[in-house]
Amino acid sequence: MVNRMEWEKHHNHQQLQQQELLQQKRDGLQSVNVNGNCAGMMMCVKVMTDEQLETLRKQIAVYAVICERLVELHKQFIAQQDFAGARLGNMYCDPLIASVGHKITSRQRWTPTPVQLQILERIFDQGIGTPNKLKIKEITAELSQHGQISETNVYNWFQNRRARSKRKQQNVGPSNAESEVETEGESIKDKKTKPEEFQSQNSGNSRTEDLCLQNSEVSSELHYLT
Amino acid sequence: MVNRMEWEKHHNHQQLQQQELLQQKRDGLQSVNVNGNCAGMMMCVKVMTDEQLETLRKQIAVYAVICERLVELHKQFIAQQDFAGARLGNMYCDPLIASVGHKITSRQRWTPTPVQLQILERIFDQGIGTPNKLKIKEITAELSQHGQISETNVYNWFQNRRARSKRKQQNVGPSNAESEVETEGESIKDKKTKPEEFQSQNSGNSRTEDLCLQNSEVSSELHYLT
DNA sequence: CTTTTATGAATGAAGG
DNA sequence: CCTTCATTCATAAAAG
Repeated sequence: MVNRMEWEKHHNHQQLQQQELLQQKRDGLQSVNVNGNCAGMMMCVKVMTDEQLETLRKQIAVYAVICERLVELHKQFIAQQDFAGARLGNMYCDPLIASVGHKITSRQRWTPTPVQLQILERIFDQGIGTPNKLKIKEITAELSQHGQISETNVYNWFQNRRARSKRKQQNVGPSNAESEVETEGESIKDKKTKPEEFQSQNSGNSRTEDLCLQNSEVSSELHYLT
Repeated sequence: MVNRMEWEKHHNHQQLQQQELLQQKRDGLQSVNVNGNCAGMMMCVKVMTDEQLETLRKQIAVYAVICERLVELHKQFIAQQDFAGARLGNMYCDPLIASVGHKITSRQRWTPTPVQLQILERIFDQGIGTPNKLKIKEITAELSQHGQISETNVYNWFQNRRARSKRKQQNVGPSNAESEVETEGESIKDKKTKPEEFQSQNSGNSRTEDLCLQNSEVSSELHYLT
């Protein structure tokens, strides 16, 4: 388990890295024209010195490292959430925590913790849209391990989830077919800020996983570049 | 236009983006020896085509984006973890809603045109505070002649309009000049919500800021490289 | 450019 | 199940 202090430390580390990174921005690669008029032929290519090349590699590598670190941290954090989850429930506040967050904050409205939400979403995607009494009880029992929750909450959640899911579908088909004509040039920054599908079909998808890049992926990038 | 705000989830964006990122071809730069034996001299430099150069830049930019996303994620989770920032922690774990790139493709929220607003206002004043499905459709149809709009937009607009109108009314009595962001009163609006209601909210978040890596840092990198 | 405000949207809950 | 409401989040627009 990672406590808050450790987090701060990690963060500082990263801050440092970021700075380093910023300092590198100066001498990226530059285009140079080379006239190699040999045999009457003229070459015009981008040339980069070993130094520049190295700089570039460093730059990329730094990003790779940062990404790895962030992913790592995030994982730790996720793990910690299971412990912390209970604190997000309504009207419950661990006295231990109270010392940190002096405000005994409680809500009048239940808010699922990430973990709970993840589980709920998974169950929902599993298809069985029929949460009968028994099922509700089961789910509630499971979720209560990750935070304050009641059967009513679960019931409501499924009701709302279904209703809204349905409405979504409905709204997609008809009316505006104006689907995104933006067609950005850069595929990188092309972030399609608008959603386009109603609900994720992926059943195995969990918040923690879809959360993004896996370490391995980032690593591979790194390896390739270095 | 990127308007298309039905009841869709945001989490899916992220997933999509990640895939895109992962698809980035990785034919980074390669070292090529060029023998420009002109005047008896031998050159041995690294050469890269425009394409390769572009690829490299993209690669770096991709990392920048990834970092930004991760940073955003961390903010979310930090907020959730910290009780002082519980207000932010209320977030349902839907990170990176519109995180990066405010430049292009930024429109993620419908904004009524003056004409539309005027019409909406007029309808609202007409008294019929009951925008049923059919009504919504009609209105939407009419408004769509004056700009991009969806039924959801109309629906939301009326919802919000009514709610805020009501709040305003009841806010006349007390000397509270706060427009709507207060919520910390003791028992001002005890309608019938629940007997167990007691809310305390900390308006000062700002906890998120001291977090660490600033987006701006990463962003600057991105801009430089692209 | 940063802070504040106005408001579109998301969502838990209640009513029918 | 569906509709409606209340509350809160996030962001476009406005203010500083």
